[in-house]
Amino acid sequence: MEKLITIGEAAQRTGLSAKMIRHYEASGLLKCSKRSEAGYRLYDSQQLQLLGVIKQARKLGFPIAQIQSLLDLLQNPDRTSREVKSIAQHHLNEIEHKINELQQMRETLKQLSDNCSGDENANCPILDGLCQNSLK
Amino acid sequence: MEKLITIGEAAQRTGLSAKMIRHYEASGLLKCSKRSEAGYRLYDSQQLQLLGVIKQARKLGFPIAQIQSLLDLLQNPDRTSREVKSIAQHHLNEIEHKINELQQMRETLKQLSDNCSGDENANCPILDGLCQNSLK
DNA sequence: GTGAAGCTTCCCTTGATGGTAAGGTCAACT
DNA sequence: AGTTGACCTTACCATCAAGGGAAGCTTCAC
Repeated sequence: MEKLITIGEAAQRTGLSAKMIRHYEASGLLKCSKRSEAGYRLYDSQQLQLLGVIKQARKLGFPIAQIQSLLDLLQNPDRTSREVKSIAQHHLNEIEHKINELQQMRETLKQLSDNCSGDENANCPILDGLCQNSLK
Repeated sequence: MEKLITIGEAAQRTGLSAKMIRHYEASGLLKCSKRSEAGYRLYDSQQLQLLGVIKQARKLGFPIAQIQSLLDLLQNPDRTSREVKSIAQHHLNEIEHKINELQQMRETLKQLSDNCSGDENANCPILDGLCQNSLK
């Protein structure tokens, strides 16, 4: 007889919020196995495990759609690690792309900021930089 | 007599979309100076300039609220470069924070991915990593 | 048996952007 | 003069992950 827990306890154990657990369910990630007579969501230990996976995957920035795929693979004994790695690689590329964009911003912004005295003077290289119009 | 242009031309000249120019107006960033008899937005060259500033600032990732402040300072002769630099620094901190988060994700993900053979085998260190539950 | 805490669903907000729809306007070509 | 096509208007909906809050039901402890 499996011990079943409510959404609040599942939230505590996983570090997710009850709100988000419901949200993930609405997004199709993970239904609770059972409802109590009163309609309360009840989770068994395997589902708690899966909620933990969702938590970890979100921590790594995987979008919900990809977590969906990861959960499917996790529960599919016929999976190949190739499929899993492919998803991870794709996400890794996204992350690196975002890092590049942000680093680009940082460098430009840092240059402008470094040239700005930051004193009482109205003259400001940062504003000058923003005004340099690339108007067509 | 100032030459006035429509939103479509302003969009072309700035590289913004007409959609976003309207959105920025609705957000309180920049009203057009005039409307034609038919209700078309009309922009003068100074406003085109300001739209260019918005474009550049968005390119650097400034959120709308901060662009609002920057536009205010730009048009305020009593500004100090200290005020401008403060906004820029704040945004720079945000950017660096995001970069750090992403780099953290990248490293964790890369480690998992590097340990994964990516072949026909069902055994997968990436899934294992996601399953390592920090359940309380 | 009452009150507090926990659960339910439903709707709204964020932030920047895009899509689409329904309708008015303008200019150019026929 | 009329039609066509490009451009403009507003208004609503969607995205993505997360949270806020309301209104109402349930459970538990005292």
